[in-house]
Amino acid sequence: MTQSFLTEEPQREEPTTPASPASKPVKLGRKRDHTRDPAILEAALAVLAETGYDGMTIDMVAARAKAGKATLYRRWPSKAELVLDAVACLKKADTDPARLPDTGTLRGDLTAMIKPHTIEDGERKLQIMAGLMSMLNSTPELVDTATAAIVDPRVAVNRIFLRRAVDRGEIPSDCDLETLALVSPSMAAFRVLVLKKTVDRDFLLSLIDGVILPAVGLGVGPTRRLTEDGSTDTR
Amino acid sequence: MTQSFLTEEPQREEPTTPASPASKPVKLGRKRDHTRDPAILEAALAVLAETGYDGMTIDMVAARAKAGKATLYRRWPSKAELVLDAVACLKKADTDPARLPDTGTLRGDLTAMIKPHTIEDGERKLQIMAGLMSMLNSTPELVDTATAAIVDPRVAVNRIFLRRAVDRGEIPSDCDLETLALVSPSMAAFRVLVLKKTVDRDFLLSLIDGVILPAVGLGVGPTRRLTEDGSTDTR
DNA sequence: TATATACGATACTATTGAGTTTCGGATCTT
DNA sequence: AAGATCCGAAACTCAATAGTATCGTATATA
Repeated sequence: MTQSFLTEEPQREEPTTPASPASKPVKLGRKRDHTRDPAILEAALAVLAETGYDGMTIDMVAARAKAGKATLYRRWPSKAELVLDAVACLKKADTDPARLPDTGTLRGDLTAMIKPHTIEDGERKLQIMAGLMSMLNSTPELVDTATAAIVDPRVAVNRIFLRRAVDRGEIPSDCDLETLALVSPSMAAFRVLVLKKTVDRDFLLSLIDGVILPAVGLGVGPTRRLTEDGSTDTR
Repeated sequence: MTQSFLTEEPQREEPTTPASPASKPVKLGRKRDHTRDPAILEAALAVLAETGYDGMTIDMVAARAKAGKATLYRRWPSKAELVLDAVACLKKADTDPARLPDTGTLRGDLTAMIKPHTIEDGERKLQIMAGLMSMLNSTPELVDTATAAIVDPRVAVNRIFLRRAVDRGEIPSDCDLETLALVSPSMAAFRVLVLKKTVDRDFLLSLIDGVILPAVGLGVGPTRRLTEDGSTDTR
């Protein structure tokens, strides 16, 4: 089970034709309304982000989705599977190189990703990740699922920007691109998950100008430098 | 309540002198055996690291410490307070500059910290941190406690090494030392908490040689890019 | 229209675990 | 010695919740 819309058995090929001589278990009665799946999964993610996996109850999710508890259990066999499916169905950030910013400089590309919407989306996903933490040990496959949905896309974007910079000769080709692409996702996650601070523009700029760009040999331009002791927070 | 040994009311100043005319509540009977506190806190940390806060039960801790459940509740009012105290009493890594390696180079200092014992200790603390994750939202003060016990010492060590390198002129003084000191603690934590991978020597070296040193203008190893690149550099 | 199934709501069952109490025995003060 | 308090062990209370079952209603097939 990976995608919620595929949790049911594959559609009967011709549900309208009854003319089957042999064993053809045609479904009778009201059909399951799969148009509600996204709302339920969305509710699960919201509760997950707010209360964490252990604090989350099925009743909370059902109430938030305005659905009955039994409906949830008709579609997912357990709380764990529901959460797993919700994470798997999380819409990934766009990593299509064609739709990514391409400003001609590494710094331009990296800072172009600092947009309110992007920051909000990232924060929300990290809150979801925080809610998943207690589940990661008991559900090993969740590590891959969550990584694929939340971490990998961010890393992929950074990798693209770095590779472009190498290709255009802006930075040397012997940089450790893989490790560098992990820097900001790791440090942003750490900041949200452990430090419980927000990931704001200043923090992201301090990563770009204080770590990434210097590490590829691009000293920071005329401006920049974060005031001692980190950026604004608010926890 | 911060240190386990201080959880009890401050010692009666003269418990042996009964000659008090007014209200002097002298304690009678068997004394609480505080020599067992460390074993109990140690058991709590072990269970915490293994099962996480939600999976951890008081009975597990009592059993592991070979103590009675009631004994634990005589000393700590709740599961949460026990855990909080256990984390607060975690022995911090040594950050005394006098006992830190001082090899004369930044890379020497940083790699000198890569020792089996140091790695093991760090891994254990990160497992404890992982176990605390689900508690961080409901217990805000735990953020500071855990940060002080687990994160801050590591950051402090890196800060010392970086500052030394500045002082000896090895690296420029306008580096963002605060952000750089956070890199390896953040990325190691992320690797353990989210990726569920181990923090091994290779990973730590890739942080040092792929991120930290390049970011302060020290290409890795004896040879490195900037020299043959023509222009002096640009750092 | 008759039948089968999904729906939301709600009651129910069974388990788990935090925190309390009780007990026989040990250790302290006086 | 006597009384108070600690100890580990184990029984107990009580609230929360995952998962199931039931109900009246809505919607599908035949």
